[in-house]
Amino acid sequence: MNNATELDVCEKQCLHQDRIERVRGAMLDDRAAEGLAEIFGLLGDRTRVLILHALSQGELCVCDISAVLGATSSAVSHQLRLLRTAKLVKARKEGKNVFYTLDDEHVRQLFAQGLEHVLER
Amino acid sequence: MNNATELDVCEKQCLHQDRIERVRGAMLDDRAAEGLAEIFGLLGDRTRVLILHALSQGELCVCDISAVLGATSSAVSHQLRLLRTAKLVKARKEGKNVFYTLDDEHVRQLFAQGLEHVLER
DNA sequence: CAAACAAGTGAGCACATGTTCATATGAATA
DNA sequence: TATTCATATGAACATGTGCTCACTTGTTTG
Repeated sequence: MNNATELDVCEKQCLHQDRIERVRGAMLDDRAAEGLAEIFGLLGDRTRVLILHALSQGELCVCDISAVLGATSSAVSHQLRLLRTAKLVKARKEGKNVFYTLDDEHVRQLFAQGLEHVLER
Repeated sequence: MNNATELDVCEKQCLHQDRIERVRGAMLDDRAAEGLAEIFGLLGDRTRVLILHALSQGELCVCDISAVLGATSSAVSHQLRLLRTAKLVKARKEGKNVFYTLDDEHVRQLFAQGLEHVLER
């Protein structure tokens, strides 16, 4: 009766009870799973990919980004809010402009690794 | 008239023309952007995160996975199809069972790196 | 101060996505 | 062969998501 091993252990006789127990014990806790899904989900959109890639080359303001992508600044702003909230980018205000940069080296690395994966097939 | 630098270069006088040109030149091509978004999007779902993490600990059949997650095997099967199509997992048939494993070391690395990112805040 | 402008935001809409349910397929077994 | 079971799949439905449009905010500049 230790580790939630008998709650909904399905009625099916699908074998591998040992594996199930083992994997269950090492299962990702829900916070981590949600967190991972959130980060990856944020990276999982064409527009945001392009924004992040653009920012990986240096600081840009909203207007620049929308010009580069050929998107409306409203759309870009909406996306930037998501990225900002998730701390993937950070903002610096200067007069009328707000300049964005990648928030953290992790993002850059994740991005680079994903790119490597994509290019390799 | 080289690199799509004057098509829709917005009428706004938002400055930074130099940066825009530079970033545009180095912009991710559409295939890469789509590919990246697809991979990351696939990782961007709680259920699939849990599936992949379970598989990172070894081979499991659909039934095992659904037992571990507490999800229906139908739901799991649907997700596995997506992961299989994107070559993130691969399947091995043995009798009535189909055993799944991570397809490639990249996935494991991406996953690990994402996890690191999440745990570090 | 008023006009111009960059950026942010809420509502609404079209479309994507994850789940369930019913059913199909295909292999093992009685 | 008929049944049982693991897996797969299509349709339907509910929810999530990204965009546009209209508008607001806040800053610069005429």
